[in-house]
Amino acid sequence: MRTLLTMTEKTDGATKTPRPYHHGDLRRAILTAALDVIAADGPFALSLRDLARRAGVSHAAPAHHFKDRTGLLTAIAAEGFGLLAQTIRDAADLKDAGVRYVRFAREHPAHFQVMFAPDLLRADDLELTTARALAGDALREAVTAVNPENRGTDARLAGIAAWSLAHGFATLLLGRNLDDPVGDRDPEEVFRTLATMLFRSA
Amino acid sequence: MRTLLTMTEKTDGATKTPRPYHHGDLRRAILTAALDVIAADGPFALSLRDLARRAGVSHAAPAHHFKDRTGLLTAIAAEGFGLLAQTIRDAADLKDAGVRYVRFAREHPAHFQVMFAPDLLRADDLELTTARALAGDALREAVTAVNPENRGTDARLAGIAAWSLAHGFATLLLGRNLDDPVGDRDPEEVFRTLATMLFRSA
DNA sequence: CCCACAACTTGACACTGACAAGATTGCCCG
DNA sequence: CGGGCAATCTTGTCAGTGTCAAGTTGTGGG
Repeated sequence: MRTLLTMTEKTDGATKTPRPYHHGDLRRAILTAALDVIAADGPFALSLRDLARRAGVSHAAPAHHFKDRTGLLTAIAAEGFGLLAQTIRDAADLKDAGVRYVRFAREHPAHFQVMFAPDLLRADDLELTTARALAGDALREAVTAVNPENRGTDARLAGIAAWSLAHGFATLLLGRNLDDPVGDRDPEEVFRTLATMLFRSA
Repeated sequence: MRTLLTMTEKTDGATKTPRPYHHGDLRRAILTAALDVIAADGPFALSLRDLARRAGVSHAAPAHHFKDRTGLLTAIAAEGFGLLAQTIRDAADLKDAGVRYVRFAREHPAHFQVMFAPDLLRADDLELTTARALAGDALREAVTAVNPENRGTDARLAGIAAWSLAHGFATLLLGRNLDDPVGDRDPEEVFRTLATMLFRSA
């Protein structure tokens, strides 16, 4: 009631009525609002009723697009894995994939957080599993395409190592655990150094 | 059912009633119950009232020991950092510290999860910050005590790398993201291989 | 044109965290 | 020994939440 029409006037043609019963793109509105809340205060602070208020709809409207709270978070995670897959796919080499992984976590912190919080997700959701598989394929491809100078190490282990390093760095970064060690240096540049430490082949 | 131990007769109570009005060690009981719930279903599934029910006390009893939900989780995180510090301190070298880090995450998944979920914690809590500082000291000590053959790399960067690798591996492990890559191999042994990949000096 | 379906609303219920005020008890100090 | 005091626990209450059920409104395809 207090937020009749905030600045949610995105792509509507007839922008006269304050609340035209049909929102137009409520699903997207709820998603972006949820991403804002999660990025600011974490997934715990997320309230479906609050999201509905922000979008200017009734408290039960979100349930029609996402069945319940878990459904909303699952949709976010699926979207995140899709974005990540696309990002990794364009990587030049494995180190670049790692850099992009870290960049993704920083640019999409809400997605990243939810993607790796399995208790919040519907594990058997189709969109989620397919998107996750896509991201996994992209990661595996980046690993196998690495310059195979280190023949002695199993490619699978190299993949685990690369993923662990990137994931740990990104996670600690988002949790503000590396503020003083990294300082004001560019995190991506720091990670590049870490990656060379892992795979120094030449 | 729940009222069988309240309204007891007015006996002396020195040797008769096992658990009268006063629980005895309610704080510990709530903590361990909370750890069970978190390990099973994550911190989101945690309900103060449910914990009170499990302990056989009234719904408002936990609030006396931990001010609120955040207070309970903060206490868990502080305890976790204390345990971690003690574990890391006993490490032989840096690789052993990493192995112990991973082992800690697997043996105390609830602690580990809460420790690195800053939105759930009271950041300025004294016990938490001191325990965290202790753990940080132990980690830093393990890093600086490493065999300094790799002169070229900054010790600080080496610390970030080691922590990132261990933390990422542990996190992915807990999130069940490494089930098929690791397979039935011992995770600690797998991590040992990763660690040697990071620091191969000879 | 109309009607079946999608989008949204209203209402209700059980549950939760948090607060306030009262009850009970261990125990310290006289 | 015993009285009071503070810690511990209870009862009661309130606003807020997720989720279900049933009704209302708009819209696009036959």
